[in-house]
Amino acid sequence: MPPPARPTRDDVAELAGVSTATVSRAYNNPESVAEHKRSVIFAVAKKLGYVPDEMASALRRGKTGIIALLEKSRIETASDRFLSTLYADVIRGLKSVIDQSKYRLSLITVKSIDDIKVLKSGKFCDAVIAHDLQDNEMLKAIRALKIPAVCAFREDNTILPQVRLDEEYGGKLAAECFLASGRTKPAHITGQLTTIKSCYHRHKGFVEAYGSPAIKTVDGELGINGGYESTLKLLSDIKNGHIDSIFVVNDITAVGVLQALQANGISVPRDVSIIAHDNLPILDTLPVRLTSIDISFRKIYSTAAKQIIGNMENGLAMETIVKPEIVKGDSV
Amino acid sequence: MPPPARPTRDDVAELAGVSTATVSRAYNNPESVAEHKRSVIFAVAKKLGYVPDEMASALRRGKTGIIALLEKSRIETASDRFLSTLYADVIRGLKSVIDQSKYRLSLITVKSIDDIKVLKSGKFCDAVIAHDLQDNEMLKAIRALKIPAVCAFREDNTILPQVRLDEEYGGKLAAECFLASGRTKPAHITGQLTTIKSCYHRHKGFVEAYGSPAIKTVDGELGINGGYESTLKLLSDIKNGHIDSIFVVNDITAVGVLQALQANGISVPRDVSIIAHDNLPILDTLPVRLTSIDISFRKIYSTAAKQIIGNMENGLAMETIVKPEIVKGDSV
DNA sequence: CTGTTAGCGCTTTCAA
DNA sequence: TTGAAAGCGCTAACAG
Repeated sequence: MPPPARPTRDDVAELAGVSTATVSRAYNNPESVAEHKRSVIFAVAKKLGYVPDEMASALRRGKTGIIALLEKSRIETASDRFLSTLYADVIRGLKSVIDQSKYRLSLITVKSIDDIKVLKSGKFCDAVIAHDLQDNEMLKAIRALKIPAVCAFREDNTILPQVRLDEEYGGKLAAECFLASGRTKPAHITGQLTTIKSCYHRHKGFVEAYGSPAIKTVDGELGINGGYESTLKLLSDIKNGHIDSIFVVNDITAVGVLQALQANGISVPRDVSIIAHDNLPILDTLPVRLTSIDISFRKIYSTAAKQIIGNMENGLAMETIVKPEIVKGDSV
Repeated sequence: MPPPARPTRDDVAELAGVSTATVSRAYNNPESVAEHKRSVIFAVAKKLGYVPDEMASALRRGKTGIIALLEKSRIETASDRFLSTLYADVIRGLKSVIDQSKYRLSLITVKSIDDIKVLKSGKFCDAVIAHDLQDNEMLKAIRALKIPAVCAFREDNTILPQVRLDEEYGGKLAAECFLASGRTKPAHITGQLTTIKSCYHRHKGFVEAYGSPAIKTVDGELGINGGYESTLKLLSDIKNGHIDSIFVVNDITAVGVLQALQANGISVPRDVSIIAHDNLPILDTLPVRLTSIDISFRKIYSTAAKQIIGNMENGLAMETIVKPEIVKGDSV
């Protein structure tokens, strides 16, 4: 006896005593098949180990069933290293939704506009999630595919529907947290305030929540050293009691802030409260667990997945805004 | 005029004045087509925007062209969080090779053995890379698929071909580095020495490189606190000058080691040299940049990808051992 | 080197 | 509710 060939729809149909079309319907439109036939079909399928061939149905339907995460090939940059730690969240967010659906996730690297154009004619995927694609020409090429697409983790764009973080809300959460703990003399440490939109919005949300625009803001360098230096500028005010709380635009910079405070004998949260932003794993390694605003890539990308599936099935292409959450530590 | 339908092989064949089979050959076996016809075919294809339909060829060939990264769905654990930071390297390693090939990468979550069985009959993929799958039953189910498979990042197994790290070599590198810098009184801080194989092998490699088995080893708790506590036990020996170098089994634990040394006024590397293991991003946040053994998931997974492609094309299923590299910091 | 031909396994009208 | 029939777009013998 030859090794049993992979069973096909025909085998199941014959054994179940129905037509091949009925087997197909049992899978794709169960309600249209009589209850008793359906159960026979599935029983036979199970016995035979039959599973519909994805490629054949894809060809016939003209749909691949694949959602692609599009990423640009890139040389490592500093911001890349920062993103790396969150990459697992990107994938988990996507998977949490896609695994529950009939779709599958494929990872595609695009080096050029041509790599994008090919996607549609080559039938590589039914829909696209653009991850950290900063290039407007690429976004336009994606739009030109005329397949469902969303863009996540990118500064505001008007080319593709997007899922993005409410950056102002993060600043507001920080302000509210300080206020709730009785801190009323806030400062803000940031960098590239006017050029990086997220910095701008975090600052804006923070300041607006207080209603007074005169909040002491240090617009220095981002990063550990930058945080250290910026903190030195606030030192006397902290010692005077003119500042009792600092919102730092991101965790990395906050590491430097913490180092500077420690080096100068200032205790957190006794002398000054700190709230950081991003809630990166790096916080686990600090002597004080910082309160931080979680940007939750998980949520952004699970939302993106939901949105793209909704788009494929209902045709709605909208923009979604995800609100960050505050994760409390011991620094307030 | 209706919107131009997606061009097919037939359109290209007609316009190029050749048969459809020749068009197909031009793509799949270019050498078998006369040079001049080939160029006409590609020119026409370009003009028409023709790209071969992946699904149709997959069906016809009986191959999907997809390599799947299989992961178990999991609740977050501590080791998971550790792995998370390296997940981007896993994907980059895979992509660096797969993007250069004709294959594509798909991410599949397996919740149960059944999810694995379905892979073959459903034609979801041609080959499988098992990522951090610790369950032997699952590995066996993968083997039963009889498709090319490799297993990466897992303790030694005999079920599937694997790509794994030479853990002993890491220990050896640390020893050699200490010796090269004139340090001759080593100690080792580890944990679960007998239960975790990687700990066992790192220790073994370290000790063997010295040739003397009497190296002071603290088998304490892993993690930041564990590293702190273990270091306290070595404190007097360090102060006495009986220990001039410490190899720490992983970076996280080394963070605690560093904290304990600092708290006790011991300078790195002046009083004692430190080498850690894993080379995680977390090292960037420490006051002293530690020398560390890079486990390079990137390399492990790019190797895994190469191996699986080799397996598909040449049918060789072998085991590969990847050697870690030492990344020098300022701690030796 | 090239053309003809026979499907891969499935879905979806259409008609019953 | 079901079955018959017509392909989806491509590849791989085979014969020339």
